[in-house]
Amino acid sequence: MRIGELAKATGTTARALRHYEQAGLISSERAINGYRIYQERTVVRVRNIRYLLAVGLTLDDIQVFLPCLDGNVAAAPPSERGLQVALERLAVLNERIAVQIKARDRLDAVLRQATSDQLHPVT
Amino acid sequence: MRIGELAKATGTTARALRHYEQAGLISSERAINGYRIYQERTVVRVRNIRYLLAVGLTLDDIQVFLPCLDGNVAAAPPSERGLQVALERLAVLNERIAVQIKARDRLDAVLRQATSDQLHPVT
DNA sequence: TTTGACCTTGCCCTTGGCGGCAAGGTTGAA
DNA sequence: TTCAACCTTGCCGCCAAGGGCAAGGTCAAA
Repeated sequence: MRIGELAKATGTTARALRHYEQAGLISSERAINGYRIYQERTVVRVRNIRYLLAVGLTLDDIQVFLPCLDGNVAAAPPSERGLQVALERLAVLNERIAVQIKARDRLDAVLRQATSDQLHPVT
Repeated sequence: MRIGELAKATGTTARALRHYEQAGLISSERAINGYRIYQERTVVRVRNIRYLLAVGLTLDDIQVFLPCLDGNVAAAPPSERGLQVALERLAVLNERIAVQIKARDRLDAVLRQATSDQLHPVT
C-alpha cells in the first residue's frame, strides 16, 4: 500500500507517516517511481504508535517498543527497558499533572476570592 | 534600580525582564547611557507577573491584569475582563489536566496488565 | 493529450518563555 | 590604564509533532 492509503487506514496523515519514518519507527520499500510501499502489518504498527502517543509517550520513548510494535501492544508488553521507559514516562506524567493541578487550584483560589470580594466588597 | 538588581530582587533573569518589557508588561526609564532604570514598585509588579505565570496564565493573558499588577494580585482582583480571562484559563487548565489524567490512566492500565502478564505468563 | 489525484524532497512555521551568543558601549576599581 | 562586571540591541535555538507550501515527478482515466 502507498502512503495515502496507509494514512487513511490509520487515521493520520502522510506527513505524520513520513515523520514517523524519519524518527525510525516505521520503514518502507520504494517502488520504481520512488513511492513508498508499505506492508500490511504497518497498519498495526502505526496504530500502536498512535496508541502510545495518545498514552503520553513521545516518539523517542516509542523507539524502545519497536520490537513489539507489530503485535498487540496493550496485551503484549515489551522488554524490561520498555517497561522501564513506560514507568519513567508514567512518573513524568504524574509529575506534570500534579504541577498543573496545583496551578489550577491556585487560580481557582484567586478566582474564588475575587468573586467573594465582589459579593462582599471591602468597605 | 537597574535590570540586574531587579532580576535578583525578583528571582528571575535580565533576559526574562526584557522579555516582559517587550510583551508590554513592565516599563522602564532610561539612564543617559541607555541602561534601563526601574522604579521600586516594579519589583512587586514582576513578582505578580511571576505569580500569574506560575498559576497557569500566559504573558498574553496577563496583559489584562495590567491595571492591578502593582498591588496584591491575589487579594485585589482585576476587571470583569480579567476575571473572564482567568475563568477561561481555568477551563483550559482543567481540560488539559483531564486529558493528561486519561493518558496517565491508560498508560497505567497498560503497565498493570504488562506486569500481571509477567507474574502470570500465558503458557 | 491533458487533467487531476497522487507522490517525492526540502524547508520554514507553529506555541511559549525565555537561553545564549555576538558585538559593542559604560563604569568603577585596582 | 586596563580589567571585570555591568549594560545594550539583535537574532537564532529550543522542545514536539507535525502543518503547509513550493517545485517537481508519475500515473490512470477521459
